[in-house]
Amino acid sequence: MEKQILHVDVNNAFLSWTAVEMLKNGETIDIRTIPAIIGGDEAQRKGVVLAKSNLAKQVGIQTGEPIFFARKKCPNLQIYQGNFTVYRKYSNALYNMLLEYTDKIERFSIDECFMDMTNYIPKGRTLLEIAYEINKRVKEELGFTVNLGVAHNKLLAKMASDFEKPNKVHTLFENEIETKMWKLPISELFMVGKRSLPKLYKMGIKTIKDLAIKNEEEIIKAFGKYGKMIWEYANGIDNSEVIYEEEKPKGIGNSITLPYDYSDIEKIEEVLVALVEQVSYRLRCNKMLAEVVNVQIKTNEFKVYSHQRKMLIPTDNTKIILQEAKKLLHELYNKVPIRLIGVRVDKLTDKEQIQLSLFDNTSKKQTQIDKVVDELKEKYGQDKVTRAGKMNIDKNIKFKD
DNA sequence: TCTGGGGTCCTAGGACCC
DNA sequence: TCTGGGGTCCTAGGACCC
Repeated sequence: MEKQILHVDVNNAFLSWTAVEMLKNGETIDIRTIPAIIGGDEAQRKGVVLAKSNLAKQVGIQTGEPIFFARKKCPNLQIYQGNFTVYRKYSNALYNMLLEYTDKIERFSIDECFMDMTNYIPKGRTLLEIAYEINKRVKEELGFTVNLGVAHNKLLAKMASDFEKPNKVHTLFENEIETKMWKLPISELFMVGKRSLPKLYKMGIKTIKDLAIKNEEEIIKAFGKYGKMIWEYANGIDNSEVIYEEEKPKGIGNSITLPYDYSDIEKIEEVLVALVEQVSYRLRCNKMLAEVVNVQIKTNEFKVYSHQRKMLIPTDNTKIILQEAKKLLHELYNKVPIRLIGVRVDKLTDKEQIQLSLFDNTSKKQTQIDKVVDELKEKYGQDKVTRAGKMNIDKNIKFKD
C-alpha cells in the first residue's frame, strides 16, 4: 500500500529559534531580518558558521565555513552564539504539535521530522491540506516557520521540503519526479556529497536526471552499494520506513577542539579523562554497555588518526573505559601537536540483556562508585562533580553538560 | 587567511579458522 | 613440499548527514 509521508524541516533552525527566543526576552530586532549568523566561539577555535539568515546567505555565506571568511564577505555581519538548551525547547514544542496528527514520527535531527500519515488522514481530508495546516499553525503558534515535503516515501518528501524556502509546502509525487526533481543539479540529491561529485561529473552526470537514466549496473560497478542507493534515489525509489520508536544509539562519542595545539601528553590525558567521564555517563543514562573503545586525534595539520579496541567484557564503567582509552592514546601519540581529541564507545548492548554473573567483584565495586557519582551529577550538575584528574585541567576549556 | 561536533554506514586489508 | 578457497571477525579510515 502506498505510504503517505510528510517531511517537516525548520527554516534556518538555529537562527530562527535564537531570534524567537531573543524577541521573547524583549529584544526588538528580529535577527532573521538582518545579515546575521549563529557561530561557534572563535576564541575556542570553534569559529564556524552554524546557521545563517537569508541576507547572510545572499552574500554567499555558507554553513560550516570559518566565521573569519564570513566576516570578509559581509563586514556588518552580526554574530550570535548558539544555545542547545533553547534549540531543544523549540524542537520539542514542534514535535508535540506534530504528535496531534500522528504518533509515527521519526526525529531525523533536532530540526527535521518524518511523519508517517498512512491511516492517519481523517475522512474527507487530504494529506496536502494537513501539510498546509501544520505549516500555518507552526508559524502562528510557535513563531518560526517550517517547510513541508509531501510524498509517498521519505526520500521524495525530504527532497520536496528542500525546494523553495521559507515557509512553503511542496509535493513530490511519482508523476512529478521528472518535472520537479530531475532538473536539479546532481549535488542536490540526498547523500551526494562533495567527494562523490568529481567522479559523477567525470561520468557525464550533472543533473539528477543524468544519474536516473544511466544504466543501474554501470553505477553499481563504479560506486558499489552506495551507487545502487543514489541511483534508486535519483529515480525516486526508497522503501525505508519511518522509524518512530525511540532508537537506542549505536555509539556514543565526545570530542573537543583544544584552545591551542597540545604537545604535552599529560595535558592531553587530563582532557581525555573528562571526555571519558561524559561518554560513560551517557552510556549509563542509556542503560547500555559498550564493547569497543575508540580514541581519535586530529593533528595541527588536520590529519586524523584513530585507534580502537574490543574489550573482553562489555562495560559502562568509567575506570575501565578510561584505562583502555589511555592505552589507545599512548599508542596513537607520536609527539605531533594535537588539535582535537575524541573518545567514542561502540558495539553497544542493552544492560538488562547482559547477565550479572559476568561481573567480577572489582567491577561491581567500581559500578557502585559510578552510581554515586552519577547521582551527584544529577543533583548538582555535570561539571560540578569530577574525578581528581580533571581538576588540573586547562581553565580555558569549556566542556558540555 | 581558517577549517565544530554528533552521529551512521561502508570498505579494504589482515588475522584466523575450516 | 606448495598450494586452494570461503567465511567471519577485527581495525583504520573515509564517506555522508544535520
